[in-house]
Amino acid sequence: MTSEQLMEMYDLMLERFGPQGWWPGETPFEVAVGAVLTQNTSWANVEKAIGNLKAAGRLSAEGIHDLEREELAALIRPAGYFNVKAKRLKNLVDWLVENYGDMDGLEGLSTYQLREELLGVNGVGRETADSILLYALSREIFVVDAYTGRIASRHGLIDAEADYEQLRGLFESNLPTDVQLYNEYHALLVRVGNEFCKPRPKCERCPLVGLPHEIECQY
DNA sequence: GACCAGGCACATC
DNA sequence: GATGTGCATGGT
Repeated sequence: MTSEQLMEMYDLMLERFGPQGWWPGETPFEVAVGAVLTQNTSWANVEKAIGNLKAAGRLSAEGIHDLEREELAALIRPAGYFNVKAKRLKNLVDWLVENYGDMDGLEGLSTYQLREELLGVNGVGRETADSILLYALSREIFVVDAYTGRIASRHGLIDAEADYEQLRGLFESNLPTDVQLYNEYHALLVRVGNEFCKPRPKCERCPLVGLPHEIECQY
């Protein structure tokens, strides 16, 4: 049953909003950088930070590896939390450069091993690791975020207390294993969440008749 | 001014 | 294992 509900939800979102064209980034490395910078931060702010890195000619593994943490922090300032994110970004890039050279060097690793290694980097949690796996490396991992849990629980698909891995399991075990489906599904959840499924319930006037949000929302 | 945004680590119980 | 807190800019 859940499989049908998840696919119905997907079809409705796709019909209403169309393909979201994720991830907004030109290279796997840019996607990985964006994954760190967008932690608890709107994408508009991240774009400014990435623009700064590009303008400074630093949007590459070596480019960031060679930067001092303070210089990096100044460049990514618009993304917020710039001191912690400078550390986290350097942790990720240092791990990458010192062990694999560049994103290409990750090809040979299994998805499981890659996930474990990414989670071993201080500052890379589950969502960041999974975003890199799916959107930068095209691995079959469903990305979970705050919207995923909020939408899924408000629509009765899962308990409100479900943790990250339970949510990932809900989608991965009830959907066909398909990178492009995972890609579009998560992007659509973010789109719907951004516009309609806020932490505080303001759902009474949700204008989207026909979306899952309206079908099952329990607020 | 309040609230929110595509989290995460760390301290503490 | 669960809960609370700091981190910061920018849009609505």
